[in-house]
Amino acid sequence: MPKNLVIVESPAKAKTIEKFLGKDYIVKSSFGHIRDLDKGDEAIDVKNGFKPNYIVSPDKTKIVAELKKLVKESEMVWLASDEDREGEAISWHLFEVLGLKEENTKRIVFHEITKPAIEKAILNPRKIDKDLVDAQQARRILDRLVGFELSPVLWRKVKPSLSAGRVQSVAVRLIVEREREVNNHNSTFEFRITAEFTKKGESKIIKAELSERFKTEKEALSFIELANGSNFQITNIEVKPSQRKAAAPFTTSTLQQEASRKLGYPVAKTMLLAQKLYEAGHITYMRTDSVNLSQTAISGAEAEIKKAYGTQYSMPRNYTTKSPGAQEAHEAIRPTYFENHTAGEDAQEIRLYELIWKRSIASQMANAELERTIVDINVSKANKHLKAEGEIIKFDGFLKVYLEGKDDEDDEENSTLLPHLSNGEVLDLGQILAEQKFSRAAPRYTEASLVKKLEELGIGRPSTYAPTISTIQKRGYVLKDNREGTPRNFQTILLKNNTIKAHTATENVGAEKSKLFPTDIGTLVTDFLSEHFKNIMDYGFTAAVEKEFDEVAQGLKSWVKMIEGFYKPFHIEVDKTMATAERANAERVIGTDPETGKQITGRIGRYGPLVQIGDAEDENKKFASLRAGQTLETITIEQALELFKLPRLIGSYKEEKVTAAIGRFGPYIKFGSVFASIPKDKDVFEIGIVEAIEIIDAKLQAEAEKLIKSFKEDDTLEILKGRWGPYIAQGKAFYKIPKETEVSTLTYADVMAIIEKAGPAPARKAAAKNPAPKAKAKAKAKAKVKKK
DNA sequence: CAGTGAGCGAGCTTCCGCTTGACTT
Repeated sequence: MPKNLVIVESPAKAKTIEKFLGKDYIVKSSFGHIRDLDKGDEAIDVKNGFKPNYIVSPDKTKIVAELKKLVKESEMVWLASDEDREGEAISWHLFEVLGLKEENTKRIVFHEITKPAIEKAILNPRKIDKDLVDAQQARRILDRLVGFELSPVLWRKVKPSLSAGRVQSVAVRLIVEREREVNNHNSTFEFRITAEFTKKGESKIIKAELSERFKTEKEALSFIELANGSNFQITNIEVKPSQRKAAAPFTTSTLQQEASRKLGYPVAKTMLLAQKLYEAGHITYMRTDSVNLSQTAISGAEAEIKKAYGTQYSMPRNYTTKSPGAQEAHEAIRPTYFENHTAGEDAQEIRLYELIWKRSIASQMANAELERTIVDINVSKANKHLKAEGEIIKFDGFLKVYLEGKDDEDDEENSTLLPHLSNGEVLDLGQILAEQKFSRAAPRYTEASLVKKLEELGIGRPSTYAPTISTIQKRGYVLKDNREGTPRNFQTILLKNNTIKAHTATENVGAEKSKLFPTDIGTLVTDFLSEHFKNIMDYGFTAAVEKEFDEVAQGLKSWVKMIEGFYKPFHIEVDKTMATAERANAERVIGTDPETGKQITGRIGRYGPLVQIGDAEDENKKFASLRAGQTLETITIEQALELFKLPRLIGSYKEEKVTAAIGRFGPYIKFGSVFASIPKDKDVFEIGIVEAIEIIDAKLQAEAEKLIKSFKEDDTLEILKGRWGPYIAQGKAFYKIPKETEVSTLTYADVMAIIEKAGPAPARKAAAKNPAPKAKAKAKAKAKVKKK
């Protein structure tokens, strides 16, 4: 039995390190944190110095038992969790839970998984840094207090099951405020002048632009009129050398952004694929905030670049991390072996690997050398000059493999090559175009651009970016959605062949793809929290508490004092809000019903946003739900009135009425007792009887095909066809059928055997029967008494 | 599973960060 037990956080890391250390060491993983605050409200004894009650997480009991056994058999335990706040706390919890002794416990750290780094770490052990652990406890406790005191306020004042937290609430706020910016944006316009020239006797087009923009069509026209009949002489040529530098290697955040821009992956997808590449040993750890590369990596990249591209392309260097709150426990994300230009199991993994490979290699490549040429072309009669810009690449450097993407798509690259031109030369005019250009609102966030913003604010960590984005969508605060856009006219004036023509053209405005939109509930919760808990919702709140955590980590402040300082005023606000705040339902008067003269209001009801004709006392008041994409803040009286036209009678089929309406799951058609969803490409207000019948027939057919088999022994038991193939349904419980089973020949006994083997029905919502609800209720009642 | 638009009584919901599987109607 090896004498040394090393504990790291990740099993993949454990495997690698074990190879480096040899037979005297056994390396195991803790799978992250093994202990956390207990579940309920009593996990923190607020009255007693915020004493935390930690329990071993249920899914970690097996790991802990195994580690305990190994500890007994070892002479020395090496705690090798990450060198950051969370990692230090993991080591401390291990120390406590495993009952370790100081004399045979060593704490070691390394920032990169390389043999020299591990060996060096083993030679330089230290003790657990309790100050750093305390900073983590403060972080953990503050987050729990904020989350578990704010959420119940929302349950009471807004809606049950909602949630609030230091990270998620601010993430939602960003999206809500951006949406308001977009909706309040007043589009202004200018006229932009572009021109096309040719050199005498040549056909290559030289593009030029006037740096000045005109406010009105009249001004644009008068310029064009002056241009007509002007000559176009080059009055200045400026040649400037310039350089471009490669971007730093990937962190979690930049990987998510780039994979979103270049490959179109949502952040969760990127992380899943990266995890697979990591587990297969192709890349280094994918949750990191550091752009640092190990010496091994830098020399590996150098060798590969020299071999593949030549010595002149190599430029070894390291980058420094700029993001606030970075803890730099790991390396940047990079390939483990630079000589592997490709890796991965499937097309998606391969594309992500290639992106990581290119970015990492490029970061160690030479700068690109460019030459930028700016040519002034005088418009003789207007006394203004147009500028033509050209860029040539003298030496491509890192651009040979990689160029970072941009969030702003219409940031046009006019880095074209110019023909040889000389000062004083007169050019031939092809055309001059004046175009009306409208200003654009700030862009809505994508998942990845939200991550970028959160990172800039120092909010959230590499391991939580993807889960945070999923949480705010799951809670119904935010919706990832597309918008079709609407047509808008714009004016153009074209000068060509000495004639001037004005023309009205059309462009599509406001189309969006996979952008984050706030829902009404997201907006309402943000407004409510901003009103009552201004400091928590402040974009600088995390940065401010992080500063205090740092003081705790440096031993300058006790964590209890720090938490006390935060909690006292916070808790007073919570109590005050509970006692005095009005119930929030985002009520807004939209207008009056032209038919009855009654008021039409919008608000959030039990089942979501709705519009209502008549007030609460009105006996004939009517309700209608908002449709997907509509919000209480922006709905107009016309749109609201439209909603009351449902349910709508379409016609009849087989002597039954066919109606269309919008339900909880969107627009549907009802035929007798049959409900069928209306597909997205059809409009619930427009759909006709022919299309409706098609949908009904399809639904009836699907229903008929759904039942594969039933059993006379048990009429609640059926084999049904579902989205993922056949499955067994017994009442409300569902069971998977093992693959390769010939379903049609299954007998009652076979089915019962499958159910038996599957064990008790998987715990669905209905199965939330608590074995001892009374005991729990009593405990709660007791706690309430105590508080009073 | 769908048409509603409450809330006294009863119990539940919820946070952020570290890690992987298990599992999906």
